[in-house]
Amino acid sequence: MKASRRYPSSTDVARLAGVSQSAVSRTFNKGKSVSEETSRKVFEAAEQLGYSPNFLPRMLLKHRSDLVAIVVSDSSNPFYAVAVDAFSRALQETGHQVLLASVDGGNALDGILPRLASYRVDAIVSALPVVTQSAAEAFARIRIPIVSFNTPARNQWISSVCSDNAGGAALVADLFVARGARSFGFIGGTPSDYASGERLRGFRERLALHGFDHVETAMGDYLYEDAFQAAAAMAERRKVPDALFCANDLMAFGALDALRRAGLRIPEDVLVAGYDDVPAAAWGSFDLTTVVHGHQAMVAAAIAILHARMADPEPADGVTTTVPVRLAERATTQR
Amino acid sequence: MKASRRYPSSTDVARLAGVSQSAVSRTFNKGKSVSEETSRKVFEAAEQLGYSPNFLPRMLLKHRSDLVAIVVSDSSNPFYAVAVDAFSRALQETGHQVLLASVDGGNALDGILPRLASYRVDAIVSALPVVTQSAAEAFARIRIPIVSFNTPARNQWISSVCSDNAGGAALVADLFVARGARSFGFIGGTPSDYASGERLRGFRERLALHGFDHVETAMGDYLYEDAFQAAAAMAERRKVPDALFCANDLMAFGALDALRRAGLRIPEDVLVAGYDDVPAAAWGSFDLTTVVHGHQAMVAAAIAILHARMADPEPADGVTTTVPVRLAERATTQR
DNA sequence: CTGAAAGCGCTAACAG
DNA sequence: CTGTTAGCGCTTTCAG
Repeated sequence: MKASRRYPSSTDVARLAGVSQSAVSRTFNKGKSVSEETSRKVFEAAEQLGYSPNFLPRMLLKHRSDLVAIVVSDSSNPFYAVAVDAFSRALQETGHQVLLASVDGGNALDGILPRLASYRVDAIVSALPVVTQSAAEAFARIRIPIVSFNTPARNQWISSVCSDNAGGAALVADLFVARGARSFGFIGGTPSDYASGERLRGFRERLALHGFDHVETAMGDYLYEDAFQAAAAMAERRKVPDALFCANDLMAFGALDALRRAGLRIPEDVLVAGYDDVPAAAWGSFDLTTVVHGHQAMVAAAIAILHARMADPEPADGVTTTVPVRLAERATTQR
Repeated sequence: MKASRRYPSSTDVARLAGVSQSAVSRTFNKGKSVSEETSRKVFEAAEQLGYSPNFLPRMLLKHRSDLVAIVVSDSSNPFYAVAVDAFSRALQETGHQVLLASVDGGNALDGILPRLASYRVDAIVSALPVVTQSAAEAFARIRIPIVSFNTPARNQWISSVCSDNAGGAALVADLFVARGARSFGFIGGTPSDYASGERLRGFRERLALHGFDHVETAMGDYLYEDAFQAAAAMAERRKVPDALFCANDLMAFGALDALRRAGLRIPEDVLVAGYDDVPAAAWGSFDLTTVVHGHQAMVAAAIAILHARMADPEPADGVTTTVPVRLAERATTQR
């Protein structure tokens, strides 16, 4: 592959404008003393050449790239698509730029880490459901601040922003009980997944407080299809509970469709709730009661941490911020 | 904001390993002659310092960053989320990395362009519905190769990959006629949008061939809500056609929900089809007949163009590649 | 206000 | 095989 065409440099502009290269640099960096006359000549020459300053040498000099990596594994969940977009916008406002990294499994972070380090990213945002011990150690060695979504902090270099998973699940439990349910089911993400575990724990504990000890559980992988299967199996075995809580909206949609196909009416026969409040939850076909994940609040919290961390070369222990949630009650729980 | 901690440099590694800096460089670039002994010492020192080579100087020297920018405006359409992900993966495989840029309006490309140029990206992928004339001129001036999705090529520097919009729409027209429809409706994206225009054109022209001259049209903005309103208005005014084609799946979902709420049965009273084949189209609630956009084929075509363009500093005129589509017939058109 | 010069961390010639 | 050297394009002293 041939080298691509050389971009014009500040030296090219300087030559054309008949000034020194440093004059060009100063013209493009506000707050520097440049005469009206010089400035005009420089901009004219720059315009003519299609010049825009090169950030790369600046990064070299300043030891900061203003690049933030976002690591994602799976874009099938609309929640992450929205979050990535919100992140990208928020970071752009503060002069940062997002380097996107897609990994295959949920735990393939270690593999991409050296690459991101080589781009000298200032920080990493992980939207991965897990941060393995080995990845955590790798971070500690490379010493790049990282903010992880819905995964607890593991060491000094890892901070995390979590939705109030257990709290949200408890709200669902309260609602189910208030609506008269007496038996309960839960369809979760992967068993190893922190967020899913917390949602189950919060659901269970609150139900126990109401005097209900059993929760029929099944596992999906946060996918529509898995939950469809799981709910269909429940219907098949006539083990459908009065109320079913799914660890995310995508799975709730799958469960809804499966239950309806099995001839059950929602909410008359079964109450259903999800988690995330993705756009589709408000659509007429689903009208799903769900826990509002509040991606804006999560992104804002993450951005705050990121900025604090990027400003401090030797940060204290990683913090875990919990973002409050609320319930959006819709048709699937309204008898 | 303080500078972030300095990453270790090859000089640091060289000092610790007791070799020259260039020896370190050679060790990390395969195909260079380094003795077993030196290599071992270097890797050891690198490991100890947590060193990974800095790509930035390399970019400076080689005049290529291996960075490709992806510009997106709206992540609410799941089609783009999936496409961005596929892109990112494909580019990573060839040693490139994605710089994500989010813009607000569909035509705010001009604004972000200088920024991307400053990062010295090798190419730009635009997932924006429009490429304005001013943006096209800006590209020509900055001379970065760009591949645009579903927007026709405008000049030497702009290539594009388009779904066979008109062809797909014609398939829908044929299907509707075969299923017995006699009156037809279309809900489009923005009027100025190329893809939407092509889909309407293909739909109209094929219907004319079948002897049907009128198409009841309404405009949404590729959004669920807009199509919901539009379809509800049709129902209100008793102007619901036998068959309704929506310019994307999201709008088809909105139309379906509105028509059902108005008491119409799908497909008995109205046939409905969409465009994209997003994952939700296959879900039980919708089971939507749709044109398979084939994002893999589009991404593959775009990647091929990208690589060709990046290899050629003075490319010929921009090419427009049309990716074939097929129909996925589901319940919404099966009487 | 302006230009000359040093240097960020690396790669690529070049001698040895 | 190895070290020395120049230089990518910029920012930043430092003299003038």
